[in-house]
Amino acid sequence: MARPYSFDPDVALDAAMHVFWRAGYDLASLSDLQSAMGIQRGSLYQEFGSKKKLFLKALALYVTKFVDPGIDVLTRSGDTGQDRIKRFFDMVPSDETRGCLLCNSAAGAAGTDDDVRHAIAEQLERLRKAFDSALVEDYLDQTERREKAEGLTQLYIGKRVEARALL
Amino acid sequence: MARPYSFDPDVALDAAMHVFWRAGYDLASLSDLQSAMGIQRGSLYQEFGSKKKLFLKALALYVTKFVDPGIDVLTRSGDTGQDRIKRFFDMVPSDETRGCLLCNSAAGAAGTDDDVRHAIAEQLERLRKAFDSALVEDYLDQTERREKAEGLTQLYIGKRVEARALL
DNA sequence: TGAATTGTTGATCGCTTGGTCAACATGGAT
DNA sequence: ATCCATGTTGACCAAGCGATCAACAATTCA
Repeated sequence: MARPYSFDPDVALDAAMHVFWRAGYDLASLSDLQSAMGIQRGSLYQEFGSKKKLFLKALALYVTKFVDPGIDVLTRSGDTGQDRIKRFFDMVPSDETRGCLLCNSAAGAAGTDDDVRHAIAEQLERLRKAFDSALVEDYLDQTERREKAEGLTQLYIGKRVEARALL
Repeated sequence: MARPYSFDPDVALDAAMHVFWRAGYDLASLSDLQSAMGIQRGSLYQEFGSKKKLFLKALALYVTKFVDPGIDVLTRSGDTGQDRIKRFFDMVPSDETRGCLLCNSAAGAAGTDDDVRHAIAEQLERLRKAFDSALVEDYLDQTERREKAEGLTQLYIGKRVEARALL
């Protein structure tokens, strides 16, 4: 019993995700967010609590939509590890000037806020493990495999960050 | 004829560089900057013009102090290209949680401002060419060499950005 | 239909931001 | 010693920020 929502929180969160993606956490103002989400400020705060909480939820949505598919490719069975790695990097868009929300946030406000930094570190660790699982055929030495997986994770980050400056 | 400076602009700029490095452009407030630089706001604006101009000068100082040495190593004659590349990556600090000011700025608000983005793109291009020059012995195919140099540049960026989130 | 509950609205809050300015301080030149 | 040019100071400004709140609207249940 009560008044029903007049907006879809999932749709609004998706809109917020794109604002954060384009502008970054700091430059994404509440005014930008509320106009993109199509809701008033009070509704935004009632539904999402604060700008930081909204960002963390937007980041989680980004992971679901854009990181998980890559991890799925890396961990998919049936192909060789090298094929999966190649397929992963083929998925990286070559013309996305916004880069990657996860990588952007690592370089940005992430360094300041512990909650955000931990969320990012957790996802980068997931990606590293996915690369690792695609290397089991090649490297018997666990340490060497881990280093190779770290390097591939770093290569991914670098590709997405560089795209923001060069394109 | 006139009153002499009471502060050393080079010292003040160095202090500003470290503030931008730690906090990023947006989170580095004028109050943070003026207290770190040890000068009042009016002096800061008389000497540097604006926050953005101050940032661009701080970025140029960062390049001089921390990017050029790496480029020197990559382009130094006498060693093999592989040795120079190895030496370059050995120079990357493993415990610098601030990452690299250049890379941070690429991922951050710098992506928004054209002046900043061009300055960053210019330096990343310098780095790529330095890698390229260290690969002349290995790859006769120019296209392949360029791609390898791009990959090494991206790997560098990724290492520095990742360090901000993980450490 | 009326009461209770919950979503929505937009004005408003205190605060910080980047930037400016007139008054003042400090030197060299005459 | 005086003048003048320039550096320094800190109060001040408008604008924008994230966040809050009381009034209002919409829906369900009794």
